[in-house]
Amino acid sequence: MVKQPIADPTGDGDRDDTTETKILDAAHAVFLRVGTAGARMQEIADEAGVNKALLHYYFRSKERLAAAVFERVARGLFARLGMVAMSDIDLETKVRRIIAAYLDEFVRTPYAPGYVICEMNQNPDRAQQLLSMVGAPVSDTVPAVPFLGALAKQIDERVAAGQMRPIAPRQFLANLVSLCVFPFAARPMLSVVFRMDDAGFREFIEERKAVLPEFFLNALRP
Amino acid sequence: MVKQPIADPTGDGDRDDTTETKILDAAHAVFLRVGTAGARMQEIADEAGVNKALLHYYFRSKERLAAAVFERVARGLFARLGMVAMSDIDLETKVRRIIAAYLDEFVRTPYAPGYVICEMNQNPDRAQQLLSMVGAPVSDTVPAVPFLGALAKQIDERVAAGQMRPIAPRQFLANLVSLCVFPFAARPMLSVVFRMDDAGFREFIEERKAVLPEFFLNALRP
DNA sequence: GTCTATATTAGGATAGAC
DNA sequence: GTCTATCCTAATATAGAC
Repeated sequence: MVKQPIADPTGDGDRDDTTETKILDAAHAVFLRVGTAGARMQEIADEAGVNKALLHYYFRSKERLAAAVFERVARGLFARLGMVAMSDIDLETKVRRIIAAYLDEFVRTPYAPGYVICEMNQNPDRAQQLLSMVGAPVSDTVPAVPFLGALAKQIDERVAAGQMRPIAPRQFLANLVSLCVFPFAARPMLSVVFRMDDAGFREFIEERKAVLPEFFLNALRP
Repeated sequence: MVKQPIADPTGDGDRDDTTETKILDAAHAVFLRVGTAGARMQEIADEAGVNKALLHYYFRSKERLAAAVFERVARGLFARLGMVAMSDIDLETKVRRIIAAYLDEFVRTPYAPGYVICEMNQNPDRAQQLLSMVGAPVSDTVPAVPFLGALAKQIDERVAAGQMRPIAPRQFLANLVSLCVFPFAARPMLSVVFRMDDAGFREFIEERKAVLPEFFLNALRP
């Protein structure tokens, strides 16, 4: 396993070098590399350049530290999707922007998709945590996840106007996200099957930036 | 975490109740539930109904046991895909069959996709292991993974005949697999976002069986 | 706030009886 | 082959000096 420290995991340029931040950044890097269960507190302390006892001083336990990292990563994952999906632009442009945003983001943070999938599959508490993040449902008609409603409306409009084949909004979104996220989550597998090294994978993703928008939009032509 | 013992993990109906098989089945169930790093040998022994020392008698170490389970799961994942992809039928039928086969398979073994993704992301040895399973490349022109070549030939033919939009074979396959596998790997996440319980997810997948073939084939219409 | 030193348990692995 | 008992390291967590 090649070490790959993350200088700015959130990618938002917050560079306050408090000890707490250093620890959280280090935990971020380590948890994403080897998974929560596989990570060692000592390894995180080393990566942060601080003493192991400090991790407990700031976060009390490994579990709390893990929760903090998960929160940050999950928020990052949904933030862009939400912003684009809620913006006031036509559906086709949204699709193009979501694809571009995700592919670009994961080139910078390649471990994030796999990490979130692993974490959510292996730790039941994470589902609850994610639920509290995306918010409880407002009512029976207003879905909890706000951008789902915005998307559904636009899809229904285009379908009604005969500009798009009918598709359930959740299938629409599932397809879009699958196509963007899966190759990153399954990168080690794809690298074996397609014989790609790091450069080869980057090339594969570049290729994909052109392929995906046409593929997806074409799929819904009437 | 709800326990969900797997009666016949491989789904091939091999029911020889040797102790070794019982242990492997138990390890299979536990590793897929909580991940390799998160699993405890004691937990596996309990699930198998045998003494912890027996695990070491048959498999020497946790790592070897983990490798055995990974081998079995990965083989199962590629077996169906390979069989269908190499069969002597037209491309459109292949696509339909691959989708149907995967969705049906994962309804029976819901943890498999997430497990393989986690395992391959968190343990570098697995890439090597998978590589030795799918085989080394035969030559520069013959790809290692045999069904890739078969698919590529059919794609090129259809593209040349003007029956399909041009697409790189690896992008074709990546799209197909992404659409089938991702929703299972990301099931806990989708369940939160789309507010689905177990029954709801089954319904979502049923819906998907109809959506995916049309979506995919339509995407490649000229 | 940050360190050193230590407590305490967990968990993989083995020895040896049967 | 299967069990009981035990070893021993690794790993989380805390106490207490500075």
